[in-house]
Order: sequence, then C-alpha cells, then structure tokens
Amino acid sequence: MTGVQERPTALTEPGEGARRPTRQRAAVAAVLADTGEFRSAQELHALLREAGDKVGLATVYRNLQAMAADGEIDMLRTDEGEAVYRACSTGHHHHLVCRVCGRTVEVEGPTVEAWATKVSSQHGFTDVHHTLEIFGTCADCSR
Amino acid sequence: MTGVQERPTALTEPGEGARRPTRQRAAVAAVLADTGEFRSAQELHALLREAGDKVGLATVYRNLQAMAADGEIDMLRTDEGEAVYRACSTGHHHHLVCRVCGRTVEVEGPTVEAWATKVSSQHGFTDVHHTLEIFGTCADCSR
DNA sequence: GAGGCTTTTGACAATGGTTCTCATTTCAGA
DNA sequence: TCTGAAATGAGAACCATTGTCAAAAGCCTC
Repeated sequence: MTGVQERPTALTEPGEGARRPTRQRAAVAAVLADTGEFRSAQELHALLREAGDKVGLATVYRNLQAMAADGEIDMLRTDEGEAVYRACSTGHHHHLVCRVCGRTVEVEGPTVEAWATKVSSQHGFTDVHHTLEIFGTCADCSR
Repeated sequence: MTGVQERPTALTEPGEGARRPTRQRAAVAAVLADTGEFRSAQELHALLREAGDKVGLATVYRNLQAMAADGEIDMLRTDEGEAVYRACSTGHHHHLVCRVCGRTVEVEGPTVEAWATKVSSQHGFTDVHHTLEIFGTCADCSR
C-alpha cells in the first residue's frame, strides 16, 4: 500500500448504492434471477459460460459476496460446507429446501425470531444473528 | 459432487457399535471432552500435539466424522464453512455460540421444532431435518 | 469529448480445509 | 499365536475460495 486511503466516495454509503454497474455484475444477477434455486459460485460460473457470457470466476465470487453482503441475494451453506446463492425476496426469512430437486420455499417464522431473541438475551448474548434452514423431500420428489 | 457412499463392510451396521477402540480415538474423545467449546479438526489436532498425543491429522478427521455420524458429538459449520465439533449432551438441541470466545450454550426450542414440523408438512415436505444456530457476543466478551 | 482517478475485472497463483492413497500397525477372535 | 479386517500415519491430491496485479472500464471534471 502506497498512500493514505482517501475515504472512497464519501457521498455514497458503503452499502449497496456504492457499487459500479458492470456487464459482469448484471450477468451474474441475471443467471441468479433465472435459476430459481440455490446454486454454487462454480455452477453459476459454468452457467454463464454456457450462456456465452464471459465472466471470470473470481469476479463471480466477488459479485456474489457483494450482493449477499448487501442483502440482495441469500447465501447459505450446504451440508458439505459449500456456499450456495439464490435470488430471494428481501427481508429476513428462512428456507425449506428439497434435498432431491433443490426446490426452495421461503418461510417466515415470527415465532422463531422471537424465540431466538428471547433465548439470546436470557443468556446475556448481544448482537446476535441466527441461521435456520430446513431440509426435506418435497411432495413431488417423495412419490 | 462426490457420489453416493457405498456402505463399507455390509456386515457391521454403519452405526455406533461397529468401531474398534483405539488409543487415537480415545485421545480425540478426551480433548473434545476437556475443551467444552466448538473446535475445528485442525485445532483439535494441534491440541493433541501439545498434549503429547501423536495422532495423525487424517485420523482426527476420520474419528470426528465417525463420532458425529454416530451422534456422539455435535458438528456445525462456522460462517466461513469450517466444520467445528463439540462434545454435547445427547438429544436434539441447538446452540447459542459466542463469536468471540466460542462459549456455547445448548438451547432447546420445542416451539421451533413444532414450527419447523408444521411448516414442512404444510408445504408437503417429508423426512425433514433442520439446522439452527445462533451466533452472538456473550456477556463477558461484550464488555 | 478528453484526461485523470478509482473501481472492477481476469488469469492464474496461492491458500487452506478436507479427503484420498496405500503401506504399515493394531485389534478381535479363533 | 495366527490371521484377516479395521485403523492409522504421512503426505499427496482435491477443490472451493481468496489473493495478486496489470489491464480495462466507469465516473467525474474541465
């Protein structure tokens, strides 16, 4: 590092608005929107390839992470620890995922949220967040 | 993607009783019992090293996985996707983990279980299981 | 519209956790 | 004690993810 880092733009928040729109970013967002299910970075990269969009793998990773950080998309980890991404409705919610076909249902659980909050404060924990995913076999796949 | 695991010996159940007691297995179980918190395989391996127990890294991984499969210990993934293990009480429960010191509180949520079951069946999902972890900063670490 | 400055990209090397390989050791039972 | 199966160890192999850094692309000002 050479010089003192000037505060980036100082007008735009570090949040979502700060990023510069690029062809690659749009392409990633597009595949994500098409594919309704959770997909890994590698899979998405392959899909882009097929579609003729030339996007570097590192770029895919970077954009996915940025979007996830901004809450534009959801990210969760499979049982194998691989990160998978999906375009989701905004707001806090959880997922009911079919382990066979990958079909995903977004679910909300005010009860759960309340419970998590209560338990956390009971034990003196602050600044908490939780992860909750439900895996099962959907109706179509179980017959 | 790795493929379906062929069941090893076909005579002994994949379950708990099938394993042979060894010095290494005992050593792994011991560190795990001492350290009350979630620890990664690498950390446990290092601890064993320090303690003078010579156990191969691969062996540590193998034993941890076997124990986790048998439900003897709990395994979960950090936000970074790293697998961490802990000796836990038996039965279904969740964890409230301090992201600073790793202190862990086991919590139960009948409410949550019920909710998960309800939501799953409402959407026609069967054979479900869920993962739920709460991360936060414990009282000691937040002051 | 050009110039300047910063962000983003891409190709590829590097990381790092986890798994695989296989020769060797250890265990249980006969 | 003998014997075959299971477990181990050392290190290579894997593979998702991250880092590097020069080149390309955006945005802003003049």
